[in-house]
Amino acid sequence: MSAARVRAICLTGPTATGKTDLALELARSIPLEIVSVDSAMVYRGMDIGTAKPSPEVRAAVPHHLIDIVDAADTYSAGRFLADARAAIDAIEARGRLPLLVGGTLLYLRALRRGLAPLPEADPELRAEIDREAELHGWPALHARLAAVDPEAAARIAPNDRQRIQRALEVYMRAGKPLSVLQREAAAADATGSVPDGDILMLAVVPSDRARLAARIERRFDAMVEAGLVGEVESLMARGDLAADMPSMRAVGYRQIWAYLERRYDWPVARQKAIAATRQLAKRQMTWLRSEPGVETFDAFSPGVAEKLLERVGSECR
RNA sequence: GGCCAGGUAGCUCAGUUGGUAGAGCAGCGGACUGAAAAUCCGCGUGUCGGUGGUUCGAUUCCGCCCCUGGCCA
Repeated sequence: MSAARVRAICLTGPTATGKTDLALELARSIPLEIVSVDSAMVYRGMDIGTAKPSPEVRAAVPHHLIDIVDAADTYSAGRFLADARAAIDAIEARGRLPLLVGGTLLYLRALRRGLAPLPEADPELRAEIDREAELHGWPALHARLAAVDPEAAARIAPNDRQRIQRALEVYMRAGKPLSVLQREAAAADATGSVPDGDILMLAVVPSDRARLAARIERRFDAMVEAGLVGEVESLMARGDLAADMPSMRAVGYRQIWAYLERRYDWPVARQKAIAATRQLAKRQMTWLRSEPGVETFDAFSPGVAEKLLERVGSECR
């Protein structure tokens, strides 16, 4: 095998479409290492609910960016960009092909388009902004943002707390509006993006939504069967985790946490967890439709693995 | 069998002093720059249980029937 025409392959798609298994199929015939693109698998102790590959699988095929942070910590798109670039470089240095696998589309976009150099999250500042919002409401903070960064405010909805908070945070920490910093970085080509064409973008998307829904339901029940409630229970028992942390907001974990706090009874928690997973898949599909340069394959057609292998193989000789 | 309460969107319900109806959830579409499995924006999808009557007009009022739950037999 001579040099690949691309530096890396990416296999993405909505949750519960079999990305992990397909990646392992590819690994059987191509010397590759997997780079997870998943904002939940980064957390240690969250195994069942994130459908993390087993230790056996990970022993057979090297996986990166899984179990790299504590559940009390906060990972981010910025850290992903740096970590993924480092992982790709390291895998290349070993003479193997990096295979990016996962459905966190923001992370993929960060990798493909880069991120402006911006201040990192500041928990204290965020707490302060939260207190202000408690007092005056998010639309008031949105108005405050409009005064210092009209451009950002124009594209952020008055109730979008997460983005209003981030934009205010950036302004206060950097002393410059978010929109200005982003424009400057793009103009200076200082975003750390991986050049177009370096990554072959492949996606598995279900042609039949009902079938995906059925798989999601079955998978949730299987996770519960495998001990998901106990997993959440022991995370809760640590005592230093809270329902509003990024890790515990993950689909499944959030609803089971509420169940353990007796805010939902079991049938409700189960239904809500399954619905939240469907909604996640839907948002991933929406994102995928607008992501340029992605070749899609029908997730549930019998020959997907072969088709993907053929497509990847054509880039590797 | 009698009495009572119900039967309205996929689900839970609101409502119409008679002019064919609206919330939440689910669903569908969209946005997305260090929390993204997050956060947010938009969209109502309906024999108003059936049937007959009164009426210009009935989901609404009346009769009968069917179904569900409760109480009494």
